[in-house]
Amino acid sequence: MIPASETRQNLLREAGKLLAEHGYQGTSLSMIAARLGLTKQALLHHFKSKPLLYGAVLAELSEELLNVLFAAMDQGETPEHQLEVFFSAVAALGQENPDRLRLLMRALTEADATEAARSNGGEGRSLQDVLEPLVALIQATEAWEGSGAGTALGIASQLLGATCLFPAAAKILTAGFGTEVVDQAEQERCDLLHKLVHQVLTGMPPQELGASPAG
Amino acid sequence: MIPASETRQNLLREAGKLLAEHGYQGTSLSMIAARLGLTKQALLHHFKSKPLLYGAVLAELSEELLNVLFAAMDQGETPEHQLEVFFSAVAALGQENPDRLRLLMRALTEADATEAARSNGGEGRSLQDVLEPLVALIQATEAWEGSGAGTALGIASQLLGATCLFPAAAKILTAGFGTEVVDQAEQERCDLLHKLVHQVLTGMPPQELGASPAG
DNA sequence: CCCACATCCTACCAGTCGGTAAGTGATTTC
DNA sequence: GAAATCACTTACCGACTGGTAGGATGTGGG
Repeated sequence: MIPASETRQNLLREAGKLLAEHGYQGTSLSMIAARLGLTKQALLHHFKSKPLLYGAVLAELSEELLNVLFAAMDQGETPEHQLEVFFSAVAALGQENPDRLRLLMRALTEADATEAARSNGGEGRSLQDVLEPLVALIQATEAWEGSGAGTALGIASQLLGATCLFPAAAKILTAGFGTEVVDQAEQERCDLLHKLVHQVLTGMPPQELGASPAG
Repeated sequence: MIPASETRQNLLREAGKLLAEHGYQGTSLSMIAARLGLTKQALLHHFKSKPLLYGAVLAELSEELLNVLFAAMDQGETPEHQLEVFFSAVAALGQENPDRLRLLMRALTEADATEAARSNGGEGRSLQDVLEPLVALIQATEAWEGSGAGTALGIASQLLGATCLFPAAAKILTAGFGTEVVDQAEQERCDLLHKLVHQVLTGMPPQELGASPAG
């Protein structure tokens, strides 16, 4: 008899992958269960409904991102540096596991599903628990201190979008540009993103270039 | 008797809105047709299948974006300036009509649907027709000239992500942060984005700080 | 040893999906 | 003025959806 916790974890993992790839509406319960050789009813035994399953998947993702954020806040000194570390870590996370960032994009975009997951008695973390400290961290930087939460939220959206779109769109881009071009982009992605984040947060180009255009 | 062209245009418009909001899998043919008081079979009379309808919607979107890109290329002088104008125009487009940017995000993210739309004998423009000149334009800038298409594609993805995520996520952000905060973010979005694009392309802060641009 | 429980199954449900077939009434064409 | 065409309808199809009911097969405690 396979212990419930193991099956649950396996289901969460496979559900995460499939939801990232096909979205909430495009992923059926039987599709997820079949990945582990189970029936859809076995899945419903562990997660009472589809919205609750989605809620559990999002809670796991949120927890993961929150850990990355806290780790970055421990590591960096200034808020700027902490944010740079955070976005670099998220970008790196997308390198080994692009599904997670695709899932993040889905969760931010598919309002109906995310809403249903939360309203249906969701437990555990939510994406909001990640976004709020992230916005607060942006408001703590020199460039944005004193600005409203809306401004900081706008910055957060831009940086998240810059970080997550490529992994989410990689499949389509590959179909259009070919594997070689996309692979090159993937390799340089983290580096390019770090430069972007640094520039946005500090208003000056990355250190490596000796040129100092900023006044 | 309502002329076919008019009904077709109405269907495309409503389909675009619903597809932007609920995604390909989350939007049923009857849902679209019902918006105009028609039956799903009337829709299938104008568009032979769901993938073909989606293809037509994406073709219209691609045409729209391509017009924005060409207009920007006519207006700006340097490639950097042309890109700035383009992204500002796209951001502004999202202000009056956020559905279009949500749809763009969907199209870039939902690989299955976009693929099906193209393979199913799609006519007209595709997103690839927009991305290719966009990538070429980035390769024509001083900062990225000589770099490979992959690098330019990475930059394009980042800038597009920064431009489009907020409109696509606005609904969920409103649920989490409230209308006031999101409204403020929406108002400052275009301005913030312009600064980001300028910094990424030229490596220096926006002109308003008195810094002198490239020599 | 037996009972309670957990895990997973088969069988089934109403509802919806995309799509086909055939027909109706208006408009145009020859 | 008959025929063809157009826009659109009702009626229907098989496949699949999320979800329920009840049973089979194990496992652990008293």
